[in-house]
Amino acid sequence: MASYNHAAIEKKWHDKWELNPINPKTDREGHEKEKYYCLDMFPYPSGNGLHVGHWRGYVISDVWSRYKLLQGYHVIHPMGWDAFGLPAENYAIKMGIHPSVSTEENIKNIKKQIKQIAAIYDWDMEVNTTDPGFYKWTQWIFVQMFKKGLAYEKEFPINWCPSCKTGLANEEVVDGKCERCGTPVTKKNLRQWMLKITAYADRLLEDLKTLDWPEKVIKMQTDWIGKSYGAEVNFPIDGRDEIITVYTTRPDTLYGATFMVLSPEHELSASLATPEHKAEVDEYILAASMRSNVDRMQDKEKTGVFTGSYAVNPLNQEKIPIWLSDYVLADYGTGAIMCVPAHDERDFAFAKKFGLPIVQVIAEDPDHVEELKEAYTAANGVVVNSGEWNGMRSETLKTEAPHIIEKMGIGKATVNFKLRDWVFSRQRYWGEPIPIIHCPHCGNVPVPEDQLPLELPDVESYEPTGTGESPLAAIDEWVNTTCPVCGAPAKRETNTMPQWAGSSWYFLRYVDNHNTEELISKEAAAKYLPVDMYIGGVEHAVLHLLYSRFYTKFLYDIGVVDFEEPFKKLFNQGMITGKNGVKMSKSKGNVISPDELVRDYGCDALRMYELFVGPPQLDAEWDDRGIDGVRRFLTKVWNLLLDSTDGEPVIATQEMIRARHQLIYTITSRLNDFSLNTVISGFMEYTNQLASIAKKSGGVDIETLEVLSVLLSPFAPHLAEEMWEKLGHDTSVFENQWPAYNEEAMKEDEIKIPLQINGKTKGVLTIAASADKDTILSKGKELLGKKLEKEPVKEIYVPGKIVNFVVK
RNA sequence: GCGGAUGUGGCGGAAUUGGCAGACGCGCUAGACUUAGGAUCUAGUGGGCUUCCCGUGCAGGUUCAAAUCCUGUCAUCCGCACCA
Repeated sequence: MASYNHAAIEKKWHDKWELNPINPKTDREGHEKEKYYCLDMFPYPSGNGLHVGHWRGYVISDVWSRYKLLQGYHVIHPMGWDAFGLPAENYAIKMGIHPSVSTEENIKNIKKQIKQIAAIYDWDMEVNTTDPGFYKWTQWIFVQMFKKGLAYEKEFPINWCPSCKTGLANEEVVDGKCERCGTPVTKKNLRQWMLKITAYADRLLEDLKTLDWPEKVIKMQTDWIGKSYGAEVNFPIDGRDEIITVYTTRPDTLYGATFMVLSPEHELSASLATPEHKAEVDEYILAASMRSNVDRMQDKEKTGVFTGSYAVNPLNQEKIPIWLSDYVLADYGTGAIMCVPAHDERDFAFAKKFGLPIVQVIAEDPDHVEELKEAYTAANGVVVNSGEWNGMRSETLKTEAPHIIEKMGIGKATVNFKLRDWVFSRQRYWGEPIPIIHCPHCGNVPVPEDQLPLELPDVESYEPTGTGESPLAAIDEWVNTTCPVCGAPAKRETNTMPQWAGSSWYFLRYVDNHNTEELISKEAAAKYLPVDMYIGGVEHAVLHLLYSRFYTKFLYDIGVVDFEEPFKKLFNQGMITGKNGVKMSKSKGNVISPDELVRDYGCDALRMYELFVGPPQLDAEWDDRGIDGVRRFLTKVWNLLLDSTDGEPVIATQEMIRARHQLIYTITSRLNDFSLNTVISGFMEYTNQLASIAKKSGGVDIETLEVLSVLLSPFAPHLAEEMWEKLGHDTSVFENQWPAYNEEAMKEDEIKIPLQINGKTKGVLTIAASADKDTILSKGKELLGKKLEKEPVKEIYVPGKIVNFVVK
């Protein structure tokens, strides 16, 4: 008996599929099939190669793709390379090898590793973000945004990573540290290119409702966008002409404002200091500017300084002191707040610390207002101490106040977002050059579209200058150009785009990747997009996924695509970790490479084990030993095949037919629930059952094996093809339709009903499935016999499920 | 501090959504076959004082019946972190 030789079987089918891909656009009659677009988050081609964690996501997406294929779809399942970015550049700095060379090398290696997965990627669709034919369109999108006023230059203190020596978007600052390298982020005043993602804030928020995405990701994006309703209120400054506008979500508490706090960076902060407070104020502003974000965030205790100036509450004309404190953020709202210590925790803490008055304006019971021990932040209660507003419900006033204020002419109703515009320029080499020319006469002029791509020139040193200039600035012959509008000498923009630029739209390009005239043709966009299923890690919950949504909406607005959301369904697979949940990393030395496992156990075994380790959406600790189990399973399937095809065909028994339909049901429903780990255990259970049936009958029938091979094909494609061939077919197993089950055929003749006394199981009754309630109850009593000491006071029977006798 | 997820044998995890807790697999134990075993096969494997009882982080509750629902609480992980 030939044993299961994974190496030979897998090599054979690998080569066949290479020649004859199994994912046709049309069905056997030549009719065009409906498309299903199943997308992986494309990898950065790092020099470290793949580990078993990368495999997991790709296996999940491939299983799903093959399942869709068997359901009759034409599956769009592409792969590409997100190849711009810092590691290649840092490698270049260290080794003097051009990033394009090391990138190409890495892609070659990773592609080889990815091919080991045997996924049905369509390599004709491959894209690479560093390919000029690709980044031509990355630049083109930027030019369109520029033309629409969505890309603009701005000089202001940006997030600066002193290690990467580059500016960062807000989204890239995690806990005050650089998302890439973990270095604490500082502020630096620099001219930057910005993308006005805030113009899309409302749509980005609103359309989240339409997405079939994990709750968690929707929540994270919702919070990131951070929409709030409130009012801007104008406070005149006592004795001066300027006014200070504050933003508040609680205009209903306006009468309770007893002081005001400005952020140290507020434009009026320095000038508000009266002579006797000047020194202290200047010192505070300077100190705040020196501190990093991390530092500021670690403060528990509030700090602050009094300016000596007063603002006037526009409602009651009361003078309130103006303070500065760094708990007020310069770039949220107006950078200034009115403080109502009675009804805001932070204001309360500040007032307590600096001895400022506290006036309660909302009370649960207006007749018994006692001194507050802590801020009363709930907006439910009766308004007090508030002039003409007294007696109103604060719930009502909260929504009406903005309009009242607006009518009074002291402010206006406003909506605010946490979302900031996107710092889009990087002072680095290995990215798409920003296609803008600075002309002394015409200002910023985009590179004419027929001159795109604006190719990245070679440089002598990749090292960032650290002064805020990109290495490109050192290439005079590239920098110096002429203005496309007036022809005068002009200079090129030397900043490059962030890595997100290419990844924000790459999924559009796969389906029309050779198009030199358009980013994507209208036909291809309409036919293949949007993405039906997007699979990847949760680490991109805000960054990549938010940017991609923004890009898609913009491309919708300029008529490139006809949909507003790129990814209909999102699945986040959990991370594979090393022992004790430690993230796999080269530095920790706990990286498990798939290469040896594929060699020793086979691709099919590793694919199935990747799914069997645990629920796909949860993290899982890798344990090499477990793969033996799936390997044994595959061997059992193989032996079953050999036993059954070794001689006279076995006639199907009722038991085999029933088991077959039950299997189809089990696998299909678990697959639809994305419960891939239990799909595998379902197969194992079934195979154990079949093995014992086969022992009695000398094998199982052909149809059972055929169904098994089709069901198994998304998971263990090589073995499935081999089985299908051994069963006498010269077609591919993937030309089948996903099998259907028959409810009738699944039904057992006999059922087992647990018998309980007071909810504790005391026996199991095996009885004909057709038996009625009375029969079951009396047979049950009979079976329990002496255990049922007294006549039950109550008899519970849930059809097909359980019997419970309740005794006193 | 706020929000979310998770908590079940020695381990990874099942449990048709309120109906036999521990499927399936790893590991372990014993046996068989072997010159050999990190191969294969067979049997066993939650705990205990074993006709019975106890067991799903902990404490209560609802129910004929709870891992599942409710109340409270603890632990771990993740996200946000002065957003006015």
